[in-house]
Amino acid sequence: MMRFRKQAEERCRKVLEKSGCGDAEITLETPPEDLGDLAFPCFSLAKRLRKAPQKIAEDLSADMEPSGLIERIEANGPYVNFFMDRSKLAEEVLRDVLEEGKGYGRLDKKNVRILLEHTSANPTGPLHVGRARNPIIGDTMARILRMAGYDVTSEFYLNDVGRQVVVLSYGVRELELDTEPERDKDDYRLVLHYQKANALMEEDPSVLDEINGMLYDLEHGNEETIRQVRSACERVLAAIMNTLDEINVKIDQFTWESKFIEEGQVEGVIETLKKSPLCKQEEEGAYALELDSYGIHGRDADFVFTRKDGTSLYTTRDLAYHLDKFGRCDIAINVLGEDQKLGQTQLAAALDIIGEERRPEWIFYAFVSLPEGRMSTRKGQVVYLDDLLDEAVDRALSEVKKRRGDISGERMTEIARSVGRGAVRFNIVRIQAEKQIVFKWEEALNFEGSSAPFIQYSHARACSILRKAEREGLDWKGYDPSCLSEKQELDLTKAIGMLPLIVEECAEGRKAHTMAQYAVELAIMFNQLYQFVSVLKAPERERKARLALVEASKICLGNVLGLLGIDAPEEM
RNA sequence: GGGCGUGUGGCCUAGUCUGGAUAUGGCACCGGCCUCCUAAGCCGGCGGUCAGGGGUUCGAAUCCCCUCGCGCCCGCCA
Repeated sequence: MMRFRKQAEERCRKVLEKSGCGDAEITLETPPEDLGDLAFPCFSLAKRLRKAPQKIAEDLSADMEPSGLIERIEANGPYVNFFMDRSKLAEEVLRDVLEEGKGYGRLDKKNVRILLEHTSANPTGPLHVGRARNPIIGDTMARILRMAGYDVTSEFYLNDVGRQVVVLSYGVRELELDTEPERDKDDYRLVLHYQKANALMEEDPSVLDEINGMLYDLEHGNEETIRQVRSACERVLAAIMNTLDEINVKIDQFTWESKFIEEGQVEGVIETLKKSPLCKQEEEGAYALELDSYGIHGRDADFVFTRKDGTSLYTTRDLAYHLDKFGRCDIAINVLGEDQKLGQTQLAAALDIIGEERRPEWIFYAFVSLPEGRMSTRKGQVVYLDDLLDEAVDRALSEVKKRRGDISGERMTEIARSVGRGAVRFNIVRIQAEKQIVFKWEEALNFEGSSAPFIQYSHARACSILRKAEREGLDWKGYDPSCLSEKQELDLTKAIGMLPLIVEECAEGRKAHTMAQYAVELAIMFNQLYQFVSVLKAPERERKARLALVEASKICLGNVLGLLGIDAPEEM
């Protein structure tokens, strides 16, 4: 597909040069069905050539010779339409896919290091569905970027410094639980300590004092406090990682926020910022930067970077973290909730003030809410990711039981886990990041149409055909791609051929949802083939070619599921 | 109040950056398809003032301006 596009561009370029428009921009688009595979619109040339676009299209197309992957070039109204040589395409696509296997879709190595920060949840309690958008988008992007040839490191930035974790640590040390945790897991257990400590802190000033004292100790290197806080955080983190593991989210590295205080980078940042002419000291003693000149206005313009006691604030430490990041990568990408936008704008301004030229990139996502409103642990208005996963796996298990009486209970459970967990991931990643999601159980547990099970099912069907073929001693060796001529065969081949282009598009646009979109398209194409074309019962030549196409479909579907972090079971 | 984002059939959603042919797909609903490779599937049908108004353009869901709805932010919290 990439080659086809390049060849079409070349044709246009050549002809345009002849007519004195060599510098014109060539944008090729996808025409409606049956009008071709790529189209060159001639509107923009109308003025320069002082001719009707229809006439231009005719003249240009008359001047182009089809060759390579281009079978036909036709003018249609104001467009020059390019038709692919479908059988040559089939030949190339099948050869590539069957040769490359799991590597199909992989782009050339770029030798560019990307540090992708995602998840970075506060280790104070269990992950809820709202927060789950971060690891899912982040992990999917990590997979896509790797496929696109980048060297990717995913990183979880852990807050073990702020007030929240001190409250957690205080609660764990001082308070006995009077209620049972919802699950026998440290994130559910410790969040109760955290909540109890929070409540106590509000009614008892001496507790608040003690917590403030711990916060001060923490920032000033008191080893015992640091140890206590870290240990509480680690327990919650381990439980969170347990949940993330359930949805195939892999984290390469953890960076603890306290590191930048201990090693002095935060102090360095503060000293540098204080020297800036934009720095001022507030009445109470805290330091701030006036960022009006950075396009930040009104109440947002003051970026306070120390407390009155001189201790650092979140964004100040984030600044030190970013300087550290830049030393370890070529591109830093942060996956963050949209509530972080202002802070990150201030961070970018502060980087400039420090004299750092580099900036991180951001993928911001909107929050997931419930039909009754914003998720809130306090109001009990939450859906925990663990509960959603359990529900999805249960639902999948009852579906498997309904249709598969022939396999062991163990195998059923295995399939149900893959299906249920995949459904959850897909349901969240399918939607554009900046769009808000209202979580609805019936949507999250939808196993039809645009869903993970739909895609997994296509993959399982392909596997099933290949399994039967093997059992009957049939294979695709010596297949002849030129006998693929049915519409379903050619459309599917084209869809498979798109994968490298989709990988590039998703990687460069930092868009994970486009991959989900593509997965659905691919599955639809395969299901149509399955419906209309018989493989095993076809005459030998057709059978071999179709088996090769089914094998390629299986590989492509499997690779796409892999990019989405969704299991690809061989049977369902 | 200010800033950022978002608004597409009853519901969810793609396309918006980079304007182009008949606006993508799903759910729900209606009607068909399992003696044949898994019906978590396939085929057909119904359903649209692309939030509203103005502008730019040969051409606007897409760009610009205004208005409205929704979300997020505007802590010496993280």
